[in-house]
Amino acid sequence: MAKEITSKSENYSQWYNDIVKKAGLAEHSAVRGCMVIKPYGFAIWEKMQSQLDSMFKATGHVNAYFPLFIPKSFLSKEADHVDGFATECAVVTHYRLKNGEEGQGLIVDPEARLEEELIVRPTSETIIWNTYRDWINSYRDLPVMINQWANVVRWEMRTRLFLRTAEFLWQEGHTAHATRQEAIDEAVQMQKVYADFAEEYMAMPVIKGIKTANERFAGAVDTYTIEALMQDGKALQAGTSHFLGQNFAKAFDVKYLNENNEEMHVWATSWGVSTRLIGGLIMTHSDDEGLVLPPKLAPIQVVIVPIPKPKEAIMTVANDIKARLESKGISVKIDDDSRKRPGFKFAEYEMKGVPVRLGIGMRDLEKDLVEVARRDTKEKNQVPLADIDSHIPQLLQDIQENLFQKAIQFRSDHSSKVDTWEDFIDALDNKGGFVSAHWDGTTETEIAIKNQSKATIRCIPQDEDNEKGSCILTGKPSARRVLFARAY
RNA sequence: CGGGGUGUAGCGCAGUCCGGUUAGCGCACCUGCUUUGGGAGCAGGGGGUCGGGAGUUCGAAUCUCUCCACCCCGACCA
Repeated sequence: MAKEITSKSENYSQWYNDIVKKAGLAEHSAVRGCMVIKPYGFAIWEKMQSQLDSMFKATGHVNAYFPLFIPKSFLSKEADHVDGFATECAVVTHYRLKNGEEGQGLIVDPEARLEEELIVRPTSETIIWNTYRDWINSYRDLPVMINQWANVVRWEMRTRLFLRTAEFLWQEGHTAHATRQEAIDEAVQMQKVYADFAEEYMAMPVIKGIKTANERFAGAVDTYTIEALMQDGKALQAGTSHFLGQNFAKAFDVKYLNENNEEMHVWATSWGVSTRLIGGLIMTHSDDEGLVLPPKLAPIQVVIVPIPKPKEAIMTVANDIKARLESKGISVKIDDDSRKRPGFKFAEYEMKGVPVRLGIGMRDLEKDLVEVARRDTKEKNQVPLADIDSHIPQLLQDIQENLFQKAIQFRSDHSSKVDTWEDFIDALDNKGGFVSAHWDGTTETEIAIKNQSKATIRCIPQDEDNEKGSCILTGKPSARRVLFARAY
């Protein structure tokens, strides 16, 4: 009725937008390309943040904060880096407004022009490495293992809620190391942290791989990625971890003295995930009834709906269940709004993706039963009141696992291995998903394939064998298969 | 930046082609009564610079010009 959403099959991107809006996650703001993240959407982000943050700390990182603004000259110090970001930067040129002539209203005061323009950070490598120069003198100062939670701005031509917004929230880790190997190990470690988070918490299976030269981060030597598959068959880059070599150390002159009193450039990494993960979460699990959330990231894990409406006998039981579940670390909401009818609430919490719903009515209570409904499969069961304590934690685990298994199944149903151009196009058009194929290793061929198929090389998988073959486009020798997909 | 579309109440829309009373409908909101195990019913009520500006006209949501914003599809990107 009031909250129907477009079906996935009818119009996938409309379905996606409907979910974001109707589940109360976010909405477009008055500013082009920028969104308002609403409380329920932000609650999901907070759960992601707190989990990731503890994983970062467990791997030896600490948090800090660097400025929003970057002097223009900083950005241009690393050549590849400028090329990558120059075309999408917001630039601050003035620091004051004033009242204009009659009828003009507020205008930018032309006398308040900045000596040097400031860039609103699209990423913070430059300002951070400029700072690290002063922090690092000796091998004893290394490694530096810092993360920051921040907002960044990239002036994208076309934006989509969570997936690509002009301003977005993320974390960016920036580490400095004495040796090349230590930095590589760090980059790989953080890629693993991201993969573990995606799979264990988001229930979103990912493939770990390395980006081709063409797809790698501007300024990186190697970009390690995790790639996920969405329900429309398109791939989503869910997180990246970069081995930066000595590029930024050289650009910003960051050197240390080693044990032998020799001056060396520092080795670097950077790594980040963003609010885009929320978009990935939505597109991995949700259905035509609305959002589906994995229990580990659901702001509300269990909702209790008194049926048909709150009354003392029901509320006593509901409060008791709530207290018992909360003591096990489960978040519970009792919807005691007596103005809304149960059917309305059922639909509402399905839209919001609450994993488990408990319905308690007098009819059930007479038999000491509670109705337990799970969001992922829509199953409903009568469970004895006395068993709730043990049943719910197990059920939440089952849901978490079921979502992950379903996503894995979907990915394997939508993955292909092909050896000819015809099969390649056929797989992309009819099956979507990841297509494993041979490629001759050149950027020219990669771009040609992209132009002809709209598919990009998502990654060179790290955990696959080195089967030799010939390129699907050029027929030239190929050292190994790579993973193609159409992507977000 | 190219193509398509939309701007009318908090939200979703009709009305615009072919100008004409007081601009309408659904949801939401307020009041009351009846309801209440899958999105309640009835009655009453409040809420509008019709995206902005200029023009044509006795008269403009409607026609003309112009500007703006947003959405969708592409190219670019996390």
